[in-house]
Amino acid sequence: MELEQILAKQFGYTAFRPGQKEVIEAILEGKDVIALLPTGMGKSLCYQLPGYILQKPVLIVSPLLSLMQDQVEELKRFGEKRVVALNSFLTVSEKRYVLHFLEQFRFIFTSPEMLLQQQVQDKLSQMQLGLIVVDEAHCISQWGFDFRPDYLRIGQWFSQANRPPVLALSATATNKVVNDIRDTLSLDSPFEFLYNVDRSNIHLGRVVFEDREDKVHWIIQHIKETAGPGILYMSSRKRAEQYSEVLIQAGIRAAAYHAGIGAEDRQFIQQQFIDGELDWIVATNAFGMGINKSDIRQVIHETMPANVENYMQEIGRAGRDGHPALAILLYCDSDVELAKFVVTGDLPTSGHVDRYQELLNQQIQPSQMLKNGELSETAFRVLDYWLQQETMEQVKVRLNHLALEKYRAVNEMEKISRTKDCIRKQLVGYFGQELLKKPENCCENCGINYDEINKARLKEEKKIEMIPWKSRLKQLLMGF
DNA sequence: CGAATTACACTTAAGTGTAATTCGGTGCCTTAAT
Repeated sequence: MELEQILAKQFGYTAFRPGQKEVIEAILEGKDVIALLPTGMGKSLCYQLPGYILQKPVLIVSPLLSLMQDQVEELKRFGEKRVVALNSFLTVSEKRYVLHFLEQFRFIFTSPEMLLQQQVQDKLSQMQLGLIVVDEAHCISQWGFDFRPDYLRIGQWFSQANRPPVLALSATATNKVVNDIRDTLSLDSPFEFLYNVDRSNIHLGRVVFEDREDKVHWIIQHIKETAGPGILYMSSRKRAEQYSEVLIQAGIRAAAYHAGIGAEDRQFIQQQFIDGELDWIVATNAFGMGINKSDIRQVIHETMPANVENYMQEIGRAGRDGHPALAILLYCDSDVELAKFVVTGDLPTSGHVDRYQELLNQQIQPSQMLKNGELSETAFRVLDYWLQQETMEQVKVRLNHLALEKYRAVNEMEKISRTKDCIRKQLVGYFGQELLKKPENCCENCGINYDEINKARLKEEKKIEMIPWKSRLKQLLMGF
């Protein structure tokens, strides 16, 4: 059967989107593939469709439990029953059952941590997989080195002989990220598909402040006068809470979102935002991955993100529907030092390496450091990982290098934040691409007619307000 | 690391100067004790 026929029969689409066919063909030829496609451009089809051609299971490594759940549900909506999320949501007996019948599933979603468990490894070693997918593969680069070391360990598992082709999917396309993916997963001269990173319908605004506190008034004023839905990114949980409170006081339908909020509430807030019952999410960088909402009109950064990759991912959540959207970066000089601290604050230090060794010499479990509160759990896991790979001296150099690398990334973001040149050109350039055409209302430095954009967006907002029949129906039923 | 806030010491008692304290992101998984 032709690929197009399967596309129509299984998924009900009439044509491929850019990149999908090339990527799928390469997979079917048995090649490793790195596909960098913008979010919302049908990345998941790149492994879903091969799942119906390859006669063996497809294993998808995913960074978030919520993402796995979403994708399982999506496949079920397409009528697929042989799909499972192998993760900590399963009870012990469910997990035993799933593992026992693992080869029966067509799509198996799992986390790096779960994938590396001995029982899972044992089972997989007896199976023949058709394809391994690493979804949101930039997590290898973004999280592997200093946050979730199991993202690096999966590479060691991949390096074994007799593995099926690997498909790495991401929307973040710097050379460093691509190199980290290729090296860590030991990909064999992969086929690389890179999509244009520029998003011409997102206007890149910037406002410079002398003092961080001056931003408060600007934000309240701006959000009152312009249309959502929008995301306001903050640099800390506490400030996210404070700002959401202030916006609510000002009559805005807003909610805070960060990792300190329980999973259930987070799910609820996210759903309310998607359903249009909330206009603004005031969030840390915990918010966004896997969010499927096409009509986000604004993304505001109260503080500069810690690197350009994050900035790009975060603003990229706006305007997926192709209509005009606004990204505004609020910058002040003190943001730079704050970002530097935040991104290196939880890294282990050479002092911790010495202490680890000292405890070992005294025949004490190094994990004692956790109980004393000398080190966070994350930092300990990272330290433990590297000491398994390298000597003490190498680890010290490594940690030092990691911190410098993070500082460098902050400086790159600072450079783009402060540039007097075209912001879009700088941004696209950072991803190793050239800006072919400047859109109208390109960026702060090229000139943005805010009034025009806001008027257009407010008009659109009014149009939309006629539509939500669900809430109107609810009102009618409740008798108003 | 650094800024902002609070605590405290000092001395013709209410303000000044300095020291101490506090705060800062991202997620898997597990398991013991409620």
